[in-house]
Amino acid sequence: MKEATLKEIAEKLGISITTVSKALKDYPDVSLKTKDAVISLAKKLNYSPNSFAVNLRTKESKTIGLIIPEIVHHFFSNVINGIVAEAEKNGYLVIILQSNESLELEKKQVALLINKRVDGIIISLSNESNDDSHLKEIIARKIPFVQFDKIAKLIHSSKVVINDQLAARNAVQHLIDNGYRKIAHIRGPLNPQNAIDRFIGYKKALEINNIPFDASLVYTCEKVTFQEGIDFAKQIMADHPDVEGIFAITDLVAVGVLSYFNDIGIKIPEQVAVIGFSNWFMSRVLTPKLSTVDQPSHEMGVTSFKLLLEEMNCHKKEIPFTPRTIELETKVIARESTFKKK
Amino acid sequence: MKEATLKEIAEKLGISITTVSKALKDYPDVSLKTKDAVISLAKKLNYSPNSFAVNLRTKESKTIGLIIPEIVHHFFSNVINGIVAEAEKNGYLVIILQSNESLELEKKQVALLINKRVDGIIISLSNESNDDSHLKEIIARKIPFVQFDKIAKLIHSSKVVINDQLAARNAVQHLIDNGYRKIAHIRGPLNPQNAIDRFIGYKKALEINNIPFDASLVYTCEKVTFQEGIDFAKQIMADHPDVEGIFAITDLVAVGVLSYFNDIGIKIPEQVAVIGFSNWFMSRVLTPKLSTVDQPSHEMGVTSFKLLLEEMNCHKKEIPFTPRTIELETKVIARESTFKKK
DNA sequence: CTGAAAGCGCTTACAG
DNA sequence: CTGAAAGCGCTTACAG
Repeated sequence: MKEATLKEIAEKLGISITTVSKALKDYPDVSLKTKDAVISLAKKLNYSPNSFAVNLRTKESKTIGLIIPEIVHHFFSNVINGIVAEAEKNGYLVIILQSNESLELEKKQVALLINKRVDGIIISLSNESNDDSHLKEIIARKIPFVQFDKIAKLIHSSKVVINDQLAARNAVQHLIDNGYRKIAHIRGPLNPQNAIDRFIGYKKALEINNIPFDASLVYTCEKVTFQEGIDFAKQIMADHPDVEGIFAITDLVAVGVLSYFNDIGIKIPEQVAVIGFSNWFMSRVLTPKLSTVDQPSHEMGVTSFKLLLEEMNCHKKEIPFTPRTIELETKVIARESTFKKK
Repeated sequence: MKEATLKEIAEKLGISITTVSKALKDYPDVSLKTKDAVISLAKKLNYSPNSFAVNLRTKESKTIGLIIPEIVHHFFSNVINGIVAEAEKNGYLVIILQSNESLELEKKQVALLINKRVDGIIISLSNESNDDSHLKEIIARKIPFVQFDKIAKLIHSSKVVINDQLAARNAVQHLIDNGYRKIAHIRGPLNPQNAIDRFIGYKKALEINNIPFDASLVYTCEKVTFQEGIDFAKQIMADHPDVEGIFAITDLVAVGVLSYFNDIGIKIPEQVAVIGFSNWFMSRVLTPKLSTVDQPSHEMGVTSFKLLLEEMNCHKKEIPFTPRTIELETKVIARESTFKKK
């Protein structure tokens, strides 16, 4: 089956391509009779406009690009879900790429999307990202651009984030409020802003409660994996047998801790309390149920797309757009792993 | 910054557009001197070919479409990962759409991708899908097409699947081998082929072991959720207090069962053994650790893309392509939730 | 109400 | 080795 074109319809009907095009787009200056004829023939031929030609003419593809560190990740798959859903509602499609936490790959993906001429780009940075040049390129090309979660602070784009400092402070405060004072922190890598902010939040909570900060209680993930949770749990118990609580950068790591403690028979929270971050689905079905910080991942996706859409609309109409930063709410979810100390 | 074009480069260099195009594509019939001049100016102007124009000329977009029931799903996010990774390796981008388990939405998404003129389509059907017309449309338009996991048997396309009957039979056999004989099955909805096949596998295992089939031990999920796992666990214990094992259609449901049993103090596997399906990450960190069937989700994605690529290449060269079905291996993962009965 | 024409930016068969 | 020309399929400003 060859694809029908405007030309074909025009020839069959003995009218011009212009009129066919107008009829299909319901322009007011086409007679009803012509419109009917065109529309019914188009339906019969199963006509659908060639999007390649439309893209070229209109200079937009109704497609956006999304770059995230990893798809298989409860947080990110929820964000994707929010973005895809909101995009669809507005007639946009989403191309998804992963950076695999590699700066080099992230740069390549950005270049790909620029070449593809997507209408806009949404990104959450890789853990390695400590260089802005590829992001500056997006800005320089005036491509609508939103960063979420793991952002480059200094790049002037719209951003959707949570208050990581405050959220982490609240998590640690929750441990303290429940009677745990000697608290270790398994932090994220050194680059990402959110790992830095959560670490600062941890320190602030200690400070507010007059607990001296002890650098030897801080452990730094390289890859932020389940296995690192296991390894650091072991390490922490070796270094600080009297530790009372652990605050992990994210649930996956906390689950590693919990899994190790369960396996070797360390009671949670009786011997050590554990709190994670992100409220992965998993955390509520573990034994013990894991306390964590709820992060509105789906909403983060929806909001990111909405901001991008605003900017894309301005871009199309050549109206200036001022990037905005939106901060979403988090809250501590108290579960068994941090029950009050007796 | 306005985007550079071939025309611009040609004018600046005082040569023709044709020559510029050829130089950039490294045609052999362009002088080295010209090539150098073109390439260096292109670099200077930050030239990247307008993909909209290229698409229109070459009639391909190096983009494929993927439709799945749900993104936030350990199995599907792993498949996505496999597809995106393999696509990238071959210079293809992936547009992802969800059907949200709705046939109507699935049809809409197929129409979207056809309009978009993607080079190929990969799909896993929604639970509601009991109508083929949209899939036939893909075939009729000769768009390269691969189905995976939840497939329409009668549609003549390439397919990537597991042997659901055998895998389910093995799961139930594992329960029986470990001493559990009164086994309930929480099955999937009535439409999906894989739910049907797993149910058949369950029955076959019983038959082989001379255990009479009892329809009242079969419970049918509508949505295949965590909550249904909880609800059916409760129901099963009410209907059959002497049940010895439960085989759930997928880990998410099995986790619901496990969560309910943990909460009300039913011991697994001492009182009831539980086995799931899919080997979600979660299953290995629960208490007790959940036995399940490993399904090679990432590989399923990679294989699906490879098959699609083969078909796209034939399509481009107008060579006929014969759809193939590839069956991937599964294996039972024995963990605590099905330890040998004492 | 209808249509001729230009143009989006590229690729490629063909001529010289 | 270089380039004029056609054409991919559409949209739209303009003329009548």
